Amino acid sequence: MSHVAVENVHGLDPQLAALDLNSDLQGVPGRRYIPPHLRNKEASKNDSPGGWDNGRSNGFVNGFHEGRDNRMNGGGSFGGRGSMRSDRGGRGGFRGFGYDNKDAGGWNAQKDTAYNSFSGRSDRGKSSFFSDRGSSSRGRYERGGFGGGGNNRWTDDSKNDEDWSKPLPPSERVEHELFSGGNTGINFEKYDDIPVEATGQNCPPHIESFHDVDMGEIIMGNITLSRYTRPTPVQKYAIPIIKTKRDLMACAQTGSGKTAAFLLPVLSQIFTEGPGEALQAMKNSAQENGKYGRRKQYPISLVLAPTRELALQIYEEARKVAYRSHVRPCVVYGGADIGQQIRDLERGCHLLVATPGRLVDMMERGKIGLDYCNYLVLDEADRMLDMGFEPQIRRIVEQDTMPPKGLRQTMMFSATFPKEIQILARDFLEEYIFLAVGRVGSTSENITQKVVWVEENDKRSFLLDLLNATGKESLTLVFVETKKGADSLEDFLYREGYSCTSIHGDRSQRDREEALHQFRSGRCPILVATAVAARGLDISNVKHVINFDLPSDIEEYVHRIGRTGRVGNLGLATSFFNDKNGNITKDLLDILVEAKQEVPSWLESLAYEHQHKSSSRGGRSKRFSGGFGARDYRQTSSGSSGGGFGNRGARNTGGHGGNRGFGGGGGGFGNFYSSDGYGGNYSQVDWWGN
DNA sequence: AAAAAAT
Repeated sequence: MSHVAVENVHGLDPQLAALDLNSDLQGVPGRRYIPPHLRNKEASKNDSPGGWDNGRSNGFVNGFHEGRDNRMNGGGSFGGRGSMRSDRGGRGGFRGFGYDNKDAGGWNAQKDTAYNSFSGRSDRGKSSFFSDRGSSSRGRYERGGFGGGGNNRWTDDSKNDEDWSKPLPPSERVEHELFSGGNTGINFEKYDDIPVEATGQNCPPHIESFHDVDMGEIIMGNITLSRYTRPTPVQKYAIPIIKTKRDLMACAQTGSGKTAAFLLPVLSQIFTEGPGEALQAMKNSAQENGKYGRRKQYPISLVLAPTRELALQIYEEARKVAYRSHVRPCVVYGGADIGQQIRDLERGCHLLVATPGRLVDMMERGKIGLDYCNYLVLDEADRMLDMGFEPQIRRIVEQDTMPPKGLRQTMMFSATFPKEIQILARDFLEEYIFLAVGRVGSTSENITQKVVWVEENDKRSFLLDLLNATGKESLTLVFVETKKGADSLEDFLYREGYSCTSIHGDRSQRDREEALHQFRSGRCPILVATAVAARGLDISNVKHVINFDLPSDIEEYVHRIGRTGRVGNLGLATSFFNDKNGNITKDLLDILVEAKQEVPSWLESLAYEHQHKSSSRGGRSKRFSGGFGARDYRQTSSGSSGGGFGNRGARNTGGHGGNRGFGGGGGGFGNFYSSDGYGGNYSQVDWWGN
């Protein structure tokens, strides 16, 4: 299967029309509070008709937030969005690599000079296509009237600041610290089989090489140091999309090279554009405090992640990409000393990686201001909702000082695309491009999935058999359902003489990081884990994932087995199944069939029984009664009707001709919607009815 | 019947 880009002329409009949200937020502009730093934009925004969040009528009592919303509300008709796009130069023009530089801003000339320094050393002579790329900018930077309103970014002061596009001197020590970790063996051939589909208006063409897009000297240097040779499929698509300042909704997992897919282009943009307003804000903040660099930090880019480990992992990656640049990455997450994190922030923070809870804390302590956060990334968005972070996320994105969508650039990543995520995408993204990256794991044949019937009492001895059959040095990840279960199983294995460790939410942050390190390094090749390790963690070389306890949720299953068979390598996943796992039977069967795996006959008949027994499964009606009901928010792909990705979500909802296949290939997209066809597991009540 | 995440 090759990569397929679908130019979707009709784009999202059918989807938007279906939202039917033209309700009650029209008008009453006078009553909305507009924060000072956004007031200037008001005028230049007036020619922008229609947002698509017109009718967000619920729960946002914060006038701050509503004020912003209202600005997006001008005309209210979706049809007008075209002009909104066109006043934002650079969005439509990528296709031919021909940017019309309509910007008249004085800073462009200066920036162009800096930018051209790349072209001398740029490969393939492509740089001439891109030499003015850096001058096309997003949002606030190019709205004509904005700079004149006394809110001038490029004051004389900042003009004289160092050029952020130029690399700082190298440091052998730092270089060694950052890049000495070995590159994990990636099977690039398998990699290229991962299908990718892009939908959305004016989607830029994907790249085949890192040199196909000019990301600047610093980035290219760090790509080399990181030993990235070719972009992964997600990167091929996401990098040009992000470089053209488009919002992005990408369905992809961490193992697909997702982190670099957003870090490279985002940092490239920051290097090109410089600190902008954030620098001045920082200085003002510092003046208030009498000391430069102290007090509140105004990161230019924010990355939100669901777990501490993932946040840390992204941060480590960011340090590599930011090496020799002016950008200082920071990370904040719970469970660690906040004082230390604050001191680290105060040394400067341009890119912040955070878990939502700790970030809210930092914001409330006045340590972080998001006023100039031009790049927002939500990583593992489905996971964050799953963990109940939605209020914090909305608090951060919508109810504070972050620039509204359209002015900032927003990128969302999610392994699945249930309706809760679609709603979040609708609220946070503007004119986004939807990227569907085939699962490296479950639905491709990279992972051999075995399901074996094991009674509860036999699990331990069965596990020992499996471990003995596995090579001593290959990494095995054993999932259990409870923290207590993790402790006792680790204890058991330890007593049986295995080098193992465990990770779960009750262990201290230190222990968790230590355990992960021991596992990664191979010192403890067996890791017993709860759900904390299921998603996002990029542990390469895991040969075998064992579901000692199956999860009750198929998405969780998919994430777990996705820890093996990473980026093209072969992997094995073994799941212990017994009569306690009835609830996952049908979904598991679907997954196995989809991934062309062997299906035990007992599983098939069980699924059949279960379906009959539970045709009106208790929770079902309750789970899906509220909200948007069964309405289908799928990303319609009118250009590829029939076998297209777009019809995915519709299957089983009746009448839409839902088609499971993605061009008949093996590495399908089926799991972006839950396999029950109802659009996801992010329901109003969970399995336990909480 | 659970795990995770701010303190």
